[in-house]
Amino acid sequence: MSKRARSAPPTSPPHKRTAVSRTAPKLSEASTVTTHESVYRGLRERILFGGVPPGSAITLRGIAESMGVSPMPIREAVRRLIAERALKMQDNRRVLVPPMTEGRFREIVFARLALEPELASRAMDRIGEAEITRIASHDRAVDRAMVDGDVPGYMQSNFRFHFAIYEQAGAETLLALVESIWLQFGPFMRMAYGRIGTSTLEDHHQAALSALGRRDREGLKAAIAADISQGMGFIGDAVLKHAETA
Amino acid sequence: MSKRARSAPPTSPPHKRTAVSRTAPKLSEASTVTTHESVYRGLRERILFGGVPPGSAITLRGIAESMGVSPMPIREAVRRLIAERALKMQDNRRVLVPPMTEGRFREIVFARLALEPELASRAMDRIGEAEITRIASHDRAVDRAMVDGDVPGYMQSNFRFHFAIYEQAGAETLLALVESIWLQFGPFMRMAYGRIGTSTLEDHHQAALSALGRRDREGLKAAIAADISQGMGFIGDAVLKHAETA
DNA sequence: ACGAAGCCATTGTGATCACAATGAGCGCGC
DNA sequence: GCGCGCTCATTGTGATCACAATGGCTTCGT
Repeated sequence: MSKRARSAPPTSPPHKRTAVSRTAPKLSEASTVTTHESVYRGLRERILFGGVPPGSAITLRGIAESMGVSPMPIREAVRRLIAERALKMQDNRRVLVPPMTEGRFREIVFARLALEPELASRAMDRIGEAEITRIASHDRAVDRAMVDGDVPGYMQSNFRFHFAIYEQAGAETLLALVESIWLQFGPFMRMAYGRIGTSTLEDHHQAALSALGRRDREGLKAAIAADISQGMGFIGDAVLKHAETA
Repeated sequence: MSKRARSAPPTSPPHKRTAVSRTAPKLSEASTVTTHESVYRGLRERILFGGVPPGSAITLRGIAESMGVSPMPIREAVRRLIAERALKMQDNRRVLVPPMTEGRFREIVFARLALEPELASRAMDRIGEAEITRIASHDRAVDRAMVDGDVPGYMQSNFRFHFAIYEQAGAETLLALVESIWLQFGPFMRMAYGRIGTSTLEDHHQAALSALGRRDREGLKAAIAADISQGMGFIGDAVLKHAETA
């Protein structure tokens, strides 16, 4: 008997064990899909690919209801995204996608330039031809989305292109830092492309791929750096110069 | 009237509202001490200053009991530390301080060298004489702990010295990246000093302070970089070369 | 005596409830 | 008619319970 006299809940099963969580026994091999992890991944992609505009607020119960789970796993997923600076909790206890400022944007550009060329350089030492081919296909997807004006598709393919390279570096710690950075400018990036469109975009992906193919380390690092500088310069000009950040 | 017939819990107050949390109305100015935040800060300091050795495991209920709260706020604090890579959850669902590997250590050194000199450089543009004096006092505390062989005290003062500088940069995003990095090598650093002691240590704090005072940007960046290279080299040699990482 | 199988304590996960605080909506008073 | 105050819905926070899974320990069988 527990310390609390419980009055035997007459109707309604108290716990439902939640549809999706413990059902799959062992489908493929590594399915550790705790509910909060799948929630995390869903929110993360929405943020990363521009699904949520900067400044927009989210509520635990709101997401919980829209996903059909209790607020509990949402809490943990949101807490994690806050720790990764993808979300921000203000003093009101309101959770929102943090608005961008010019200073923060410059910090992000610096960090990208400091870390991503190194990641690419390390990837070059371990990458195989098969991977390069796969990365080239990501680049073609980028081009396709660009001419179609498909902004979410462009952002997704662009992310895949970069991280397909970076993941080859086998540098989990640096990769985590860079992922956190991308999470922070994702919503802002979407905002810029939403205003300007993708038609005027150009990138340095081809130069990076070709340098990767001929194992030209300095060329690769320069191409990545140029891609960052040019892309981020474009985004910064598009948004920061013309209007407020919210 | 809520939607659920509530049976008026007869005895024993079901919730205690936890001692410390909502009591302080507005002591100083910014007291947003949710329980999980104070738990987070406590754990964070323990990790940062070498209170927990690499590889040691922690349990939610264990910490909860030792802190006199329910496992709930612990869960959020731990989740946050996991997101910051200070803790790691392995597939067993066991939470532990991640062990160091040589590769990860090299990533950390690279990231520190890439980010911290920049932070110091930015700090130089905004720092005042009063702050420099305060930072110099941190350095004296470092020296004191060093001759006393007080390893936790050394680590704490060393942290304070570096971050007192970095905080002046007004670069929250970069600062957060660097904090995450320090959280990752804190336990490992402690391990090295525990083996070797602090008596043979030397740092480049004086050079950094003097460069800061005469606004010598390149000298400051070089001093910070030298401090990192030398200190981390020492730590790496002390541990990685002589024994396994656990 | 050694091995394996089963039992049980412990751990993280999720749901539900209770509560304080923020904030918006409404009504009353001047 | 306009402004101020109150009320209540909504939000995040914390506690407690229920549950599945991992792991260690005991115990039975050979």
